[in-house]
Amino acid sequence: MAKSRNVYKQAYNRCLGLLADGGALPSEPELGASLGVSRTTVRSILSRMDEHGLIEWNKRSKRALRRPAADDYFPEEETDPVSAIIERAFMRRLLSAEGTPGGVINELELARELGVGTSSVREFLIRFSRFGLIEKRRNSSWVLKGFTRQFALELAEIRGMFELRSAAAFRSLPPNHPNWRALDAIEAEHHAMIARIAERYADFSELDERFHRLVHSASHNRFIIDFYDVIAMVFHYHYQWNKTEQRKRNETALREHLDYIEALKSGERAAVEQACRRHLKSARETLLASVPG
Amino acid sequence: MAKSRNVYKQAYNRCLGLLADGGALPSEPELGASLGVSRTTVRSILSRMDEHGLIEWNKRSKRALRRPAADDYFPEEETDPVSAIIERAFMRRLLSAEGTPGGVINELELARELGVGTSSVREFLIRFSRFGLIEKRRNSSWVLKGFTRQFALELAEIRGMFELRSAAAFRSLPPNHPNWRALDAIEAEHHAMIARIAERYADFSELDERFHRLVHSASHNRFIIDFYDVIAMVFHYHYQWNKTEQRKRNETALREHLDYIEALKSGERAAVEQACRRHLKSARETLLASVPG
DNA sequence: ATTTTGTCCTTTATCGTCAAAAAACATAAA
DNA sequence: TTTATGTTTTTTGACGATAAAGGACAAAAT
Repeated sequence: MAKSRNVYKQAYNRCLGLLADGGALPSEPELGASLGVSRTTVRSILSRMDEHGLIEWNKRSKRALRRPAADDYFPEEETDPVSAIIERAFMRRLLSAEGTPGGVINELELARELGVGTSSVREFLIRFSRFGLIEKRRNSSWVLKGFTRQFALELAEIRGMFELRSAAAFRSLPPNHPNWRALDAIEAEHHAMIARIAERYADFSELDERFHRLVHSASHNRFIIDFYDVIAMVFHYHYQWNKTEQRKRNETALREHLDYIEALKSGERAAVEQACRRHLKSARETLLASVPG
Repeated sequence: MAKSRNVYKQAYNRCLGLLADGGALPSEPELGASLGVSRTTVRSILSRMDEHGLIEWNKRSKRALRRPAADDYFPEEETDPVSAIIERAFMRRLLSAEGTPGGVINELELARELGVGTSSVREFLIRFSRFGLIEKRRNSSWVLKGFTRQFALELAEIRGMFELRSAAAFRSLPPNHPNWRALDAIEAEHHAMIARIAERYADFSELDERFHRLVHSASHNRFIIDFYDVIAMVFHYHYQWNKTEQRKRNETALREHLDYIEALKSGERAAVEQACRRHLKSARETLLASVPG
């Protein structure tokens, strides 16, 4: 079979948004740039919009005829690439009772269950293996190492090393480095979130990721930067299904971040290290508290 | 097409070796265990040996009829899995002039050139991406980041952090831990190699890898242990095509290892750190000296 | 002269297929 | 009762086919 049309569908949905604003659509290359897809895909989108009476498309003119309705949109689940579907299903398993260490993963079974091809599953597992949660035996199946306490400890150890090093590098950035401006912006977002914590605490994880990725970017080391993918994956899925004390936890983290940011700005070595260590410690404890065993 | 018969062929060749020693072969499960393959493969091997007049196979009796000749063996290139073939070819490109940063990698072209399927190439590239030398653009090709000076620096930075931490963990191992015995054995191998350095210097890299992997195993951290794969890959391929000063370089490293081992045995924190740092420094310099730019 | 569109070609994403290799099960020998 | 062999079933490794998405180039419009 051919590839899924998720790029087209997702871009189509986003294009409906653009349509709601302005009365006409820009040129094909411009549309492509703003939707992040090729012109080929743009033309497919325009074709469909024309057919469905959303626009009148004639060469350069793409006049809007009516406002997009709810059922003009493609359903959201169709806009995911196959790899994302597999990822979600796999993570659900991993973090449930089925994810017990030592268990084996059957490519064919997983593929059938999800209604996808075996190669897609294979490729996902290969990509996923760098997270250290599964391992391949030659000519045989994958073995689950499990989301265990031991995993959390190993993860936290590396995270600590990398974060301290990145923080130190950040502190020494020249004053005109763009990261300082980015840091200011993120600091402001922290204040805004704390001010309305009751309504906004659930948005924290996205801000958290941006903050730490900014810090890590100062390391200028691809291995450190890439390692944050592991952290992000763990946080993303783990906390998605474990929301105990979420508000309190996030509020604490927000305040720790602000201390951390202040320390970075002060430029004092000891202050940075102290604030960083404190945050790492509580992040580590939070993670460990929510891991079985 | 089906999978290549490399497991069978490689096991067959190894089985010919067993045949040269003893007059008869053991039971099927035993053979499978010693060759590291399943009984299904063992039976294929026995079948062929019977057909070719190497043994007389009747149920439990597998009597050797003649000594294996040179042309009983499968040619070595047929015993490699497809992934190994791709890896070699790809690394040759990467370290040659074609490996210039920013270049794109064409899956289809690479597959055609090597006479393998596209999925094999894809899977290889996904696996290889964790080394930080290539990067994927969505719905588009892979981009070469190149084996550059910058890469070497980033690699050396992480390596330094991990090695120091592992060495510290090793030093604190309880006296009855099996790693100490393994260390003694490796130390003896170092002395043996130094004693006949002129003939044996080329075998160093294999010993080097075993030594460092032993040290890293004391970290009990999968991320540290797995990271050594990156180092090993770099050393393996890079030095395979760059043998300048190889003997001198290896001799220096051997002596540094011995100091390092002695420090570990002494249990003194400062001594371990010093010896480790010295070795890291010279390894770093050697690597940098042989990188362009 | 630059940008836009129309057309065609290339490359990637996904799947189904088939043989190799492993694993499971049943029967027979020690 | 354990271990080995014979037989059948599952699962993996590798490939080619096909449609989606990207990219190139010339003709047309500003």
